[in-house]
Amino acid sequence: MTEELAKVYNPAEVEQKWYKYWEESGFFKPNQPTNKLTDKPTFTIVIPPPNITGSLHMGHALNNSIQDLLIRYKRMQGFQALWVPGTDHAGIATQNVVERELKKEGKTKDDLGREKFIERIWDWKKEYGGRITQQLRRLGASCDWSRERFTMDEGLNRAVKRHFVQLYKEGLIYRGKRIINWCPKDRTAISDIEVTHETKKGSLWFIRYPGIEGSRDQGIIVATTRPETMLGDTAIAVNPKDERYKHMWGKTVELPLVGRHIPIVKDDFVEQTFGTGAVKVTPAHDPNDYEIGTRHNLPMINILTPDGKITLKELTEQREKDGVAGIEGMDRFKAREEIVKRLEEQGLLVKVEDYETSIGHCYRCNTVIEPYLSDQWFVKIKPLAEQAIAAVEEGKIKLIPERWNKLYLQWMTNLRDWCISRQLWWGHQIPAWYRGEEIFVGEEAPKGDGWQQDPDVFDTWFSSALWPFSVFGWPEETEDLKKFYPTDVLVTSYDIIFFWVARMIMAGLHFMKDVPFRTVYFNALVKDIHGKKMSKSWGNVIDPLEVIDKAGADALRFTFIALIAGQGQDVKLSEDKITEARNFANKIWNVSRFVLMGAGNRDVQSQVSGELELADRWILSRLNQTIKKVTKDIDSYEFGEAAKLLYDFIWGEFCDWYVEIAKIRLYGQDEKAKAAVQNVLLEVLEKTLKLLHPFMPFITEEIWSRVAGRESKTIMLEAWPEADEKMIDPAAEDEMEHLMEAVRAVRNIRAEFNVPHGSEIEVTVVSKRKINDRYLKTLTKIGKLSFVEKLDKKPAQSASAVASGMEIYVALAGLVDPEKETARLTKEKEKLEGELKKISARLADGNFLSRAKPESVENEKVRQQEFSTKVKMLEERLASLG
RNA sequence: GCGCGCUUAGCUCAGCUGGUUAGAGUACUUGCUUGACAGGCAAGGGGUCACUGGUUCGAUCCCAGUAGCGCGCACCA
Repeated sequence: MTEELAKVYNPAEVEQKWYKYWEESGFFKPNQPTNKLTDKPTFTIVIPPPNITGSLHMGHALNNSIQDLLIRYKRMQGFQALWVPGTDHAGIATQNVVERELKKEGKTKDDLGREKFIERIWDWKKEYGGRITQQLRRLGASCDWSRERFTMDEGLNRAVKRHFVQLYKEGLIYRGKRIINWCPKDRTAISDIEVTHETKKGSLWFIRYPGIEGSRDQGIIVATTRPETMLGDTAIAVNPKDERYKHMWGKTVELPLVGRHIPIVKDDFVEQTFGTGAVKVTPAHDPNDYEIGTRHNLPMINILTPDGKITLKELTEQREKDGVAGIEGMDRFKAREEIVKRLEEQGLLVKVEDYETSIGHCYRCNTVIEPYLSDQWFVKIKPLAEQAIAAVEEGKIKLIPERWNKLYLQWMTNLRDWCISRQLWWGHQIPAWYRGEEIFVGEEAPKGDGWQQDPDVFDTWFSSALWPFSVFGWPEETEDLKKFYPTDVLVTSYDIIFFWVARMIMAGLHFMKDVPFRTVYFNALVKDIHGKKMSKSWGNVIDPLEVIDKAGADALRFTFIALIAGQGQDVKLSEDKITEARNFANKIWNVSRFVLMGAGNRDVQSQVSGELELADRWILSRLNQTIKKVTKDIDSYEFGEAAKLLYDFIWGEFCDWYVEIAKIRLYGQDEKAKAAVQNVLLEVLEKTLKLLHPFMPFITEEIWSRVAGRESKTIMLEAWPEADEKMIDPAAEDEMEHLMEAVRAVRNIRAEFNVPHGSEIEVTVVSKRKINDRYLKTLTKIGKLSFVEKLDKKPAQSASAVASGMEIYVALAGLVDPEKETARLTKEKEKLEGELKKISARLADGNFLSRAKPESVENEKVRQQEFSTKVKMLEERLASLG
């Protein structure tokens, strides 16, 4: 170390340099440091693949900070640590992005045709798809990029085909005409969980369906939230127990406007108490009505086009079409208004009530979804779910925090079949072919002429479900697959527990006969400081890359990890928090600067040797306690706690106390003592840097490169520190506590009486216990310090304080106002007396004495002793003041 | 409707098997050009731990209920 460190740490100068060095040196590969395969245990994480369309947001930053923390930690512990990176092809999202691009050129995807359009997307992917992986590098993510995968890679395509074909052969996949959720904007089916429900204010329209059996009877009144679907009504349903409608059972009424005659059927589904107890039945546009329709063999009339406009194509009679002339081609919401208007004109709208109803929206584009009848592929989920439930119940997979178990199990037991076909072009095309009535399902196209492949593609999650093994080459039995499956931990945010986690578990158990990961750590969601979701339209987004530019990746990472301590559902991020972490980085930088300036010429592999004095024994004890606790906390996924511990140790103990005490010897004349303290400084710094490395990889590497010897290529492959029990020294810790108390007391007096910092004071300590006078003198700038065991006469013109087992007098000629001093000490005394009263009451309570743990009782007695001594000292002092 | 989470200093949060004078950062007040650091140092003020019961010798902590906030799930038109 020759070059002097700058006063302020500048992350921008060093971060990218180190990342490049690490990556080019191959340090991210699992077979470090020898580059040979070993028998050391593996530790594997597969990344939740970000969408290729995405750019790094705070959610990614948090999620990947945690993964990197774990991977770096395990790597240092000697595991063959592998973190597999990759990206997801994100069907709808990607297709939308490229479609938007085309739109700017005045074209649509249909102008290009399927093949050209897909080519266009691949071009786009080549250009922009790598953006997010570059951004992950900025964060410091130590992924093995040589194993990077994309969910549309050839290999992964093979895996998806195998997935589908095998499940089909096992009878777990079927095709059928069902009511699915249709997004009229994206014009594709989506699965149940891709629908988000929002409660919205709407209306409940009461409509009269007149003319029983063609008569002029007043008929029946139904209540509906969706009058426009009446064009597709094929029945009215009433509850079989509902006597009110008994006379109408089996008869027909006339569908208003349309003029079709539809039957009144009996069905248990209908609640007598809701509305009028009569329901219009539109089997093609409502899941319940579909069920009713199936039970009663009703016709199913589709009245909507794929983009949500009214079509009359399926109305059979011309007069029906005439009845609703002008509505064809109208948007569904416009049509609703129009139909209500017409009903009103004909006097068939009985009343309108305000009504709150929950409406499904596309989770991606927020369009109101339509229940829609169409041919789709489904996965029969029950048999797969059973094993997946068992795996979590039996603890083969541990969810952290544990509370997610309940949600997972609840959801898994209520699963409905999964619609996996999407009417998109971008994705894995379904390997099914049709020829007339024939269907062929296979990994390769069938032989023979006239076969047409299904134009649909799979739900993106159908391929990401395979991620933990498809990345290793499945269905090939590769070396990697054998070595790294099952993976160890999955780190993901809880909002995709169903989309992804559950499905990986099902797929892993089914195809690999083993869990895909042993632990799932759910990280929180990142919100703004008010707890609001970050979104561009709110304008409350903090861009992680800007933060990295300004404050450094380490600061961002540390912010997250320190913030997640409580494992709540959200973390609230703010610029202030980031500044705090940046300041911490700067503190680390500066204490390192101090150590290097004062001890940088010492031998590289520092050995703690020579005379260890109190502060040395204390800081080494604290260091080893910290090693122990930090290790334990990371092992139990208490990352926030571990971060806090390091923060407190470095700032609150090493910097605030040890460094100050170290200066005595460092700047002194005794060369032997100087060498001793230099060794301790280096020892603490080195171990601390190692502990800190998984949290803050860049700054620790930068400093390490200036501390460590030539034989150490990188801190990231150094061994994780192990606590040395021998160094844990309760006596030293106790003695230091004692000293600190005295120091604080003197400093307090200095501040209270405005004694200028430059002026040396005269202090008398009354104590039976030894205290390190050198430390006390230096830390409080005492000119003359005397110790006495007992004081006969209290010094006049002094301010005083009590600490455990001691009285402290600071001579302040002319500065002490007896009245003020009396007030100050009285306040202190009252505080202590209050506490003493509580303790005494406890000790006077027979129940406490007999039932509390003996050590609690003992503890209270000690405290009582301490407090009463202090109070007594204060009383004496107050008396002497008059 | 069912389920989950949260409620501790002005603000953001710790407090992980019940017992120290309930902590940190920030903000605030005061004093410091202290030979690592003003992105810093020192000192200080600030909390009936949401509310009500219960369990216990003892509750911020465990249990029940209430309220407020947030989030999931749910086919009742």
